[in-house]
Amino acid sequence: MDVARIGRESGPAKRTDDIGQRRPVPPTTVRRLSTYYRVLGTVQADGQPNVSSETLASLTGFTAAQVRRDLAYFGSFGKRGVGYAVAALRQRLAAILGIDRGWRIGLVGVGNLGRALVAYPGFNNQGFDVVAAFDSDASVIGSRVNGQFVRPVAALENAVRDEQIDMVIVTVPAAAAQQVVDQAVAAGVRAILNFAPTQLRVPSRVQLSNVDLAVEVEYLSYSLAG
Amino acid sequence: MDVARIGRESGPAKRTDDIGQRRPVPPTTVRRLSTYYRVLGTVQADGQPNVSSETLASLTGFTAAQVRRDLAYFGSFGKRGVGYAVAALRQRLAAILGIDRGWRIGLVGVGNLGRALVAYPGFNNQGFDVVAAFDSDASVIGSRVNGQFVRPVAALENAVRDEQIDMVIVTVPAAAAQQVVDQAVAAGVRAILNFAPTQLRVPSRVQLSNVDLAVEVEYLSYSLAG
DNA sequence: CGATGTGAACGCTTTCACAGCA
DNA sequence: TGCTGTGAAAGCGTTCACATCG
Repeated sequence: MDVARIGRESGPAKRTDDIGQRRPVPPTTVRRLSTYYRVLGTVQADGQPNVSSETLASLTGFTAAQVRRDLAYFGSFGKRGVGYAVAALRQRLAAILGIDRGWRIGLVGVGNLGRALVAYPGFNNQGFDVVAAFDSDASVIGSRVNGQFVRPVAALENAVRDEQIDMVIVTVPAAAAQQVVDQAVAAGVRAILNFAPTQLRVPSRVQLSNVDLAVEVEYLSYSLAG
Repeated sequence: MDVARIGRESGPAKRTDDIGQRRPVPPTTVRRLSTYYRVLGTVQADGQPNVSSETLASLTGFTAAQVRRDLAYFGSFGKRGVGYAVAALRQRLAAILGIDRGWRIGLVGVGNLGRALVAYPGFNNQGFDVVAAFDSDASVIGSRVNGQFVRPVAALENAVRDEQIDMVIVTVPAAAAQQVVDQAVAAGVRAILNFAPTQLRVPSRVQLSNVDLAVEVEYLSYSLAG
């Protein structure tokens, strides 16, 4: 299936767009947009000017009807008999997803997972700028990640406030996660992406997403065991 | 929300259990079982003999009705007026998820992400034994991961066949993923967990799950941009 | 003609609300 | 009495099927 999702985010998923009443966009649709954006990159690299919903379906593993429905939530970008203009659609998706804004990201926890995320295709130089990194391990502090010196976690709160950090990615051990989040929230962060396998509490004005890397392996295990 | 899921797995999610007709278990339920299993560990460490659905709800972020419905798919483990016996329920969940079987895992791609996964709580010594690791980078081959020497990717096919590897975790660059998967499939692997941001093709007898780490950040970005 | 955009039907999940049992 | 287990209802998301239009 897809990625493993866990827990509960805060805040609604509603959204209205430019003109007129727009139906509420399902969270599942938003997650698929991310994939459309990625595969459009490869289609664009191939030099194709247009794609059909059928092609996008086979490239993503979704259905053609899903593709058309998903895109139609945001307007009518397609030409009947032709398909979607690749470059224009990709640009539009970037705007919808907000990944054309250069969000300022703080990374807390610079272990293997933190470093892997920064290097993951689609993270850096893709609308997300990791502008600060923090860790509690003295042997890591002072080293560099994405060109940034790693600072002690104690510096997080002031950094979020002073350096306009929009989003914090938490890749610390579960036991340390709530404390990290409390500091980030106190300093006014707007969104948190949590990889620690623990349930975090944040005020409703802060967007929270959880990723539990164990969920998908266990899902596969269940499938095999069945 | 939860983990980012992408693409499409192969194979059905059906499952019947011991005696009698059992309703089909929703995939969403299976993914939540994973979380129940985890939080039951902390409840057990606290020495609580029983938990209510209400408590499990607040520990996971799901609703009490969801908890009861999810568990009821597999039988009646609860005592009315009391709740669920923590240790027994946890053990039962391990059996249902199949994480009490010591699946033999092969890790292909020993970069930061691969190393992070092996170290992630709930991976190793939790029903998953990483018994072999592979990489194409000569500077990594011969180093150790989880006590195993890293071997060249060319050794994958024979290893899967000769060492009864059940599942392969793919953390190689997107461009190399399909080739790795083809080898694993040819050698008879039963399940694949893919972290490369690309759509893989496998025969329907092979279980495939995809995790795209970019999906959840982009979902948060969308929420902020809204 | 060909592929989009979309009502309407369908099926899957969640939620409600309470009967039933320890 | 308290909390589970579960019919029934409600809510979402997907799929179908086709009118529509470039």
